[in-house]
Amino acid sequence: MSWHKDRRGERGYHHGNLKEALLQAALGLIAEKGPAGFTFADAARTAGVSAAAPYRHFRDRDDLLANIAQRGFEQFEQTLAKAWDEGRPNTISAFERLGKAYLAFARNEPAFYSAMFESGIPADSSPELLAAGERAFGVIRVAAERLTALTPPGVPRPPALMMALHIWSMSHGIASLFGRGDAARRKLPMTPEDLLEAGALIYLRGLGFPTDQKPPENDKASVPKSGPWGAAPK
Amino acid sequence: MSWHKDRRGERGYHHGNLKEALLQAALGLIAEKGPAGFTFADAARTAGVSAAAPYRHFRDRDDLLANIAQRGFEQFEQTLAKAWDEGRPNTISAFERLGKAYLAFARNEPAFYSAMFESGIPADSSPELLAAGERAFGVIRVAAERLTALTPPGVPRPPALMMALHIWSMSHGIASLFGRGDAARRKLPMTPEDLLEAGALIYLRGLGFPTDQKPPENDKASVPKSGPWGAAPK
DNA sequence: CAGCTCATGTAAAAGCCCTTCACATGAGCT
DNA sequence: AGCTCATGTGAAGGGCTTTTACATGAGCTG
Repeated sequence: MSWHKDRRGERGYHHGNLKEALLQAALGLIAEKGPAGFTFADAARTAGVSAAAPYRHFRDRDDLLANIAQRGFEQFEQTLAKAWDEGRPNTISAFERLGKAYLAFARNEPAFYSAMFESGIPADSSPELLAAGERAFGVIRVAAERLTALTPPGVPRPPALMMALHIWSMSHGIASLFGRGDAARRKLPMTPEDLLEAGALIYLRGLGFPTDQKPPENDKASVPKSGPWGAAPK
Repeated sequence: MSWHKDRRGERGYHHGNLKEALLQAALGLIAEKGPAGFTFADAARTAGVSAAAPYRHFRDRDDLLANIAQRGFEQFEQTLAKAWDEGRPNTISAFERLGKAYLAFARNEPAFYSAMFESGIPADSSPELLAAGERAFGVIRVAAERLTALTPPGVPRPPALMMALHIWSMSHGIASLFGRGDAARRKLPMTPEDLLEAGALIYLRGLGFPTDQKPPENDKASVPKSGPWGAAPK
């Protein structure tokens, strides 16, 4: 499309930045045809090198995929951390931003998201990948800990880790079942965001949070507003 | 001309039941190597026919996969319906059985589950597939409707459809993130069942269900008193 | 600048898979 | 017995993956 990285004009025998070019090419191809449809050879072709060249930078096709997944988790962590913003201005509203950011990432970066969760590569494929994934989850976990600290007394409350897992599971479930309109995802009579928000509200109420009257429609009670970057288009 | 096949003794030029044999072979291969790792040629080999033979029964590889997914949904529906058992002996306990059955299916039938949700085939790939998927979801939906009818007044309650989607999403999220130990799923300091049960409990409480002590109970499953998260992790 | 070295890229080849096509077989029906 | 058509076969075209031997030239050394 618009990104050509050959700042040096022509490319001779050596590419100069092939590893990066391959990652970008693969990202584009995955977005286009899914993580299963993408081929190593196609990435090489897109980058303008022979089919054997990628092997100088990646052990094999899965290694490339794992690299993309890792980068995805790193970007995911940043996105989530930015949305959480250390719980400002208050825990609840930051929490809802977090949820929206989760879905927004799945929608806006389908290539990363599918490489991360649907490519079939083991989560512990590499120590770096595993660590990146755990750092991303860490953001959710921190949010859960803040929520735990706020849960009213008198209601049995689960460990923060468990809450974090609940949040992750529901977000991931919604994202993977209904999140991406791109492929052939299931139709929904509501937006994924509304679905998640309603679910989160009920869950929080179950933890004893006074969520006031908040039907599944639309919420404005303690939610200031969605942040700058994150107002999902469409 | 002298190949060992089923009980009917020899298998001549014609297999006799190739379509079924291919489905079974594919199921085994998917369980073994994932939906991405399975190959059409391998299924043919396993069934003892040439690589071209499967094309007499399936348009292509994806068609076979879609057939398996469809059967998976049919079996899934039966499993869920059996667990739900029309809400006997009471809605809450039947509901928890439903959740456990969901996870059990994902664990016991990883080949079906991955064909259904992770094979990359569009949900509306065929009308039959779509219908089968919706019938399976229908079981969850019916359960949600029963729950809706029981929700105490005074608490805003979402439409049954939305509740059903919440339940499905969380179950699916847990199943796909942590559900199968077979491949390289993420480790969890608790069982997926406990995780789901705890999440469901909190969700139900958020809907106004009294989940602590309940006077009339015949089955302990209906209302866990100590709470599933009381049990030690690890 | 000459020369050396090694990372990086290439062509070719082996092996496997998908899919199609012309042809073979034989089960079921007349 | 004869016919017919669904079902299976072998071969072939086109891709993809990965390895191997070889080519190139960027960067260091002196």
